[in-house]
Amino acid sequence: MTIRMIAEKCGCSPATVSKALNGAGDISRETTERIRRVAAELGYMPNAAARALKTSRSYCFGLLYEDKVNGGLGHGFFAGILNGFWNRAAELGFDIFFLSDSLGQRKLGYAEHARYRGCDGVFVPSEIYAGSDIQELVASGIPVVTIDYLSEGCGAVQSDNVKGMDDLVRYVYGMGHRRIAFVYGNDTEVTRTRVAAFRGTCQALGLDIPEQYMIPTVYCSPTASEEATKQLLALEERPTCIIYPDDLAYIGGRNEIYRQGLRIPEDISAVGYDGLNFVQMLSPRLTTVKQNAELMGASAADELVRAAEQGGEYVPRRIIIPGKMLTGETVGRIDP
Amino acid sequence: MTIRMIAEKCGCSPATVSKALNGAGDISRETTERIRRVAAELGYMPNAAARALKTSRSYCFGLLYEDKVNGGLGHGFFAGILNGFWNRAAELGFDIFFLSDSLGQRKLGYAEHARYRGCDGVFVPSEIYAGSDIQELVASGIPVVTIDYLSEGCGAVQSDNVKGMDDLVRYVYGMGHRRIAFVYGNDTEVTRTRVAAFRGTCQALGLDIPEQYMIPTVYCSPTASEEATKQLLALEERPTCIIYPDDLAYIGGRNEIYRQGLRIPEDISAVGYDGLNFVQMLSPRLTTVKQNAELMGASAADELVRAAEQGGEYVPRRIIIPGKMLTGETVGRIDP
DNA sequence: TTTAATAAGTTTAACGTAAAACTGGCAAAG
DNA sequence: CTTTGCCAGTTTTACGTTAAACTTATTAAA
Repeated sequence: MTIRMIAEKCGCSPATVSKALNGAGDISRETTERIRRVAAELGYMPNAAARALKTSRSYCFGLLYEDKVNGGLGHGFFAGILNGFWNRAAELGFDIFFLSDSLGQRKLGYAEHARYRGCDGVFVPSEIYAGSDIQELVASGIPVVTIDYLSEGCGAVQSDNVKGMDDLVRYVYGMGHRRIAFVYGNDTEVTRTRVAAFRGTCQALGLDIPEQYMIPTVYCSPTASEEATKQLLALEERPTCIIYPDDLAYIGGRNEIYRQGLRIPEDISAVGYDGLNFVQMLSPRLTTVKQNAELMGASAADELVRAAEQGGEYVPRRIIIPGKMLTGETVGRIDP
Repeated sequence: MTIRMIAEKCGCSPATVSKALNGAGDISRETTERIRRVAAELGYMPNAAARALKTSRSYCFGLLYEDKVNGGLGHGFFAGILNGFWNRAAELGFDIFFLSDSLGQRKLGYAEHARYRGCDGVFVPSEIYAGSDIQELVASGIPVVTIDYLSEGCGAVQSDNVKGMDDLVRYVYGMGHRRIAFVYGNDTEVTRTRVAAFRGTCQALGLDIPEQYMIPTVYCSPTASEEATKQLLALEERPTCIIYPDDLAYIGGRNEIYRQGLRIPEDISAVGYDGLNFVQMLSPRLTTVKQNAELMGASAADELVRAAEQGGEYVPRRIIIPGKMLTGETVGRIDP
C-alpha cells in the first residue's frame, strides 16, 4: 500500500496524495477528503523509512541506557522518568528507542548509533549515563536533554534537590532532632547539591554537624548503607536521626537498626529520598521526598521536541521540578 | 558522509563501496580494505532509513508496552526481561523501540504502528499486554514472540510455573505444613497454570485443601493481598502457611500479619513468587521462586531473530525457562 | 481589456542504499 | 584459436516519500 497506489485509485498524482495526507493546503477540500477516505479504506500506512530518508527527520528520540547501573530499569525513579518521557513523546508524535554503545559485532559509540538511526534527539535520563559520549553527541549537533546532568549545550531537567533537602532537614529539626546524620551517595552533581543544601540548612538552623555524621556511600546499595549505619550506631554520641541517600539505602540501614534491637522511630529516626512505591508499603511508613519523576520525564520530552524543532536556534534550558516531602512514621518527636 | 562521497574519494563507484562495506565478495581484498579505511577516516555511518527503504528490513524490533499495568517498567521481573531482551537483541544487531497505540493525535493500533516503523518483529513481554491487537499483528505477517502468552502463530517464552509451584509446595510440605493457603492472581494463563500445579502437587502429596484456602486477588497489589490475608487469618482453622501470588503481594500480607501481632515464621509462614531484589533485602528473607527473567528475555530475542530471518518459514516455538526456588527464612518448621 | 495573482493540481528530482543487470579483461579449457 | 567462465568492477534502477519547480484554469485588480 503505497502513496502511488492510492494515486492510481484516485486518478491523481502521487504528489497530490502526499499533500492531501499531510494537509499541505493547496489541494481542494473535496479531493483531500476523497484521498483520505480511499487511504483509510485501503489501510494505507506511510513508510517511516522513506519519509525519514526524504525529510531527514525520523520522529524518533534515542534513549541512552545502560543496564549495568544499579537498579537500572527496575528502579522506580528511573521507571517513572521513562514513563513520563515516553507518554509525552508519544503524544507529540515521537517514538523512542534504546541506544546501545554497540550493534551486532560492531562497537559504535552512542553518538554514532544515534546518527545511524537518524535520531531527532537523545534523552539521557540520568547523570549516571552521562560520559564523554555526551560531548560527542552535542558536538555532532544532535539535541540532547538530560536528567540531573549539566553540561554545555544540553538541556537539563533537574529535581529540586535543594528544596528537597531543606524540607527534610527542617522537618526533622522541627520534630526536635539536633543530632542529624547524613549518609550520602556517590560523588555526583546531585550529591554535591544535596550535601551543600544539607550543610546550608543546618547552618541556617544553627546546627553544628560533626564530620562523623557525614558518611559517603553509594546510591541504591543496602549493603553499603548497612555498613554506614553500623558506623553511626557505634559512635559515642550517636545521631538521633539518619538521612539516607535513597529509599533502598534506607532498607539496608533499617535492617541494621533492627538487627541491633532498636526500634524506628522510638529509638532512632530515619528518612529516605525518592518515595519508591514499594518502600512506602513497609511499616512504619518511611518519611522521604517523592520526586516527581513523571513530570520530569514529560518536561524532558517537551524540551527535546522544542530542541528538535528549533534546530540550531535552540538555546538549552534548565528546568527544575520540585518534589514533595512525604511525611511518614519514621521520624519520632523528641525533646531537643 | 554518504557512500557516494566515499566512492569519489576512492575513485570507484558507489556500488563498489556498498559491496566492500557489506562484504559482498566480488571486490578485491585491496580495494575492500582501501574503501574501509577511507570510510573509517571520514567517519562514515550508513543511513538506516535508506537501508531500510531499500531492503525493507529495519533491524528493529517493536516492544509492546503500556504503563497502565501495575508495576510497569518499575517491576523487577519486567525490567529483567527487558534487559535480557535488549542485551541479546543488541548483540544480534537489532534495535528496539517502544510501540504505543497512538502517535501524535492519530490513534493507530499496535499493528499499524509496527508496520509504520517497519519493525522486523514485535516483542510482547507479558501476557498482560496481549490483546486482540496481537491477532492483527500476527495476521499482518509480522513475527511476534511473547512472554507467557500462548496464541496461534506466536512464539512464546514461558516461565516454568508448574515446576515453580511444585518446588514451592513440596518445600513447604517438607517443612511440616499441611494447612497451606494459596492467594492467587488475576485470571490469566499463568494463574491457571499455577493453580492447577498447586492442586496437582497437593493431591500428589495427599493434601486436601479446603476451598476457603484458595483466594483470588490480583497481582502486585499489596492492598488486595492484605485483604485476603485478613480473611485467612480470621478463619476458624487458619492456615499455617500462605502462598502469595508475587513478592509485592507478600508485602501486603506481611503488613497485615504484623498488624495482628503475629510473627513470621514463628506464628505463620509465608512464601512469594518472583524473587524481586529489594524484597530479598527485607528481614526475614522471603522464600520465593526467582524467575530467570534475563534468560527469558534473551531467549525471546533469539527466537524473534530466528523468526525475522526465516520469514514465512518460521514455525513458532514454545520455550520454557525454569526458575529457581530461593530458600529464605519465612517458612518455619512445624510438626505436622 | 489586460495583467497579475491565486487555486489546484502535475512533473520532476532527490534523499542514500543495495540488488540486478551489465561490461571488459584475463585465464583456462576444448 | 575460439569459447567459456570468472574476476572485479560499473551502470542502472528501484525502494516510498516529499520539496521544488512547473502548468493550467479561474478570478481579481488595474
